Amino acid sequence: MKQGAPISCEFCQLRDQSSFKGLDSSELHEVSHSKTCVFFKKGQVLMHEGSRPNGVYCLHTGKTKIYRLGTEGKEQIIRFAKDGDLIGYRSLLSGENLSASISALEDTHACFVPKSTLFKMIETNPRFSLDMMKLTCHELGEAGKLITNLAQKTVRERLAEVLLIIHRTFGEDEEGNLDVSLTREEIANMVGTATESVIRLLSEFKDDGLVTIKGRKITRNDRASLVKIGNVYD
Amino acid sequence: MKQGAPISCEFCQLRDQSSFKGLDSSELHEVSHSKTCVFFKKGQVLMHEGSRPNGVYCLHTGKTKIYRLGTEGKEQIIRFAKDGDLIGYRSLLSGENLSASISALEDTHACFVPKSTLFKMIETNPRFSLDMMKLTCHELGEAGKLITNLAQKTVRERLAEVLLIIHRTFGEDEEGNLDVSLTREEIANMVGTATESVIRLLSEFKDDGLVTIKGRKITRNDRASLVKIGNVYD
DNA sequence: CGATTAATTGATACTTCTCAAATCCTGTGG
DNA sequence: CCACAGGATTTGAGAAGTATCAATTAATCG
Repeated sequence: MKQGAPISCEFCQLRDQSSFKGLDSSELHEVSHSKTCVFFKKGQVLMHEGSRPNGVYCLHTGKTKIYRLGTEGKEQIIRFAKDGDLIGYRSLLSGENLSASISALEDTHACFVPKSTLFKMIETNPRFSLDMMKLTCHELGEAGKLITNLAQKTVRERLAEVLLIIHRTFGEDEEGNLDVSLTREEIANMVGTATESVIRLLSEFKDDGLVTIKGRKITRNDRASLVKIGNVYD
Repeated sequence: MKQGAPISCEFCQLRDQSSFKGLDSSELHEVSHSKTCVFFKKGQVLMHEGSRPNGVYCLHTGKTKIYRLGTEGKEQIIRFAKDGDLIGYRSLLSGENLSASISALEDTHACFVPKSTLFKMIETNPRFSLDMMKLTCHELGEAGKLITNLAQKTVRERLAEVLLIIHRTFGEDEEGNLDVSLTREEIANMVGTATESVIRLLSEFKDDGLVTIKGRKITRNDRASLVKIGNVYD
C-alpha cells in the first residue's frame, strides 16, 4: 500500500453512486481533506479480519473480495465490492473487530476516510445517516438470502446463481466475458464447495452451452437457463 | 392476533435492554401512545415474507423465529427473537419488502410501533439512530459468521453450534433444559439439514453424554465438548 | 523460457439425503 | 379425564451428492 495521487471528492465521478451522495459541498470538502488516497496491488490485503480499523475505504478503481476464514483456514467469500463502494463500515459502526478480511482482486485505488469524519457526518447529516442505515439493512437482507441458499441449494444450483451474481456485480468486458478474473478456487470459495466440484460443474455448463470458457474468461451465454438451474427468483 | 392489555413503555421492565433504551421520557411517551399491543398465539405469523409492514414489533413476552422460505418451500431459520427485541426493522429501514417471515414459537405479547414514530425517533435522536445502526451492523457480522459456517462446517459441527446458540439465546428453564420448545424439524431448519439427520446426530450426542433428551426437552450437559465439536471460537 | 501455480481428470470414500415403515407424542374434543 | 387423530419422532436401507487424494496437463508471471 502506498500513497497514490490525491483525488478530490468534489470532482469524483463516482460520487453520485457512492454512499457520500447525500453530503453537501462543505461536508464533501471535509471528507476530501481528511482522507488519504492509497494504492493496493492485486492480491494485497486492505483490511484484516479481527483487526480494528480506524476508518473506512471508499474504492475508487479496482475490485475486492470480502471474506472470512473458516475452521480449516479455508476462505469463504461473503461478497464483492467495487468502485464506489464503502468497505469496513460494519465494524466501525458496530464497534466490533473486523468480521472479515478484504483483499484486492486487481490493482486498486482507494480513499481512506478516518473514523472521526465518518461519525461526524453520521451525527450531523440525517440524510447520510439514513443512507448508511439503508445500506446496512439492504446488506442484511442479502445475507439472509445467501444463508438460505447455502443451507438449501445444491452445489450446482449455487454455482449457477454465483455466476449470475458475478455478472450482476462486475458486468461484462468488451468481449462479453464476466469482467473479473477469479480463480476456480475463488469461485469455489464463493459457492461454498471444493475447487474440483466447481471445475466439473463449469465443464458441464460449458457442454450444455450455458457458458463459454477460455481459461479464466467466462461468458454467460444463457442467462435464462442459469436462472432456471439456480432457482433464482428475485 | 387480538388486542392485548396496554403496556406502558415508560414502565416496561425490558426498556433498558431494548433498542428504545436511548429514548428520553418524552420520546418514550410518544412511542407508548402511538403503539398498539397485540397478542399472538403459538404458531401464528407476526409478519409475512414479501409483505410491506407499516411498523415494527417490540416483543414483550414470548419467543419467535425469523425464517425464509427456500426453493422447495422448506423454511430456513435465520435467527430467533425474544422479549425486548425489535423485529421487522430491517425491511422498514431499507425500504424493501420483508425478506423473512416471523412466527411465534409460543404465545407472544408484542407492541406494534408505527413506522412514522420509528422514523421520527431516528431523525431526531442521534443516540437512538446510532444504536439502531449498531444493531444492524452487529447482525450483519453475525450473518457473515453463519454464512461461513453453513458453507464450511459439517452437519455435526453445525448442530453442536446451534445447540450452543439456542442455549445462549433462550437460556435454561428451572430443570436445566434449553428454555424453548423446538421440533426436530425446526432445529433442522436452523442447522440447514434434514430432520432425520438432526435426530440421528442428537441421538449420538445423547449416547456420548453431551446432552440429555426427554422429548423436546434438551439439556446441554457438556458445553466444552459441544464447543469442541462445533469448532466454536468466538 | 522456466518455475510455479492453477486447472483438470479419474478413482474412491464418505457424508448426507430420501423414502418407507413403525412407534410415539400432543393437543383436542367428547 | 380419557381416547383418538394427526403430527412428530425414530430407525433402517439405499441412493445421491460431494469431498478427497493423486496424478497430469495447462496457464501464468517474472
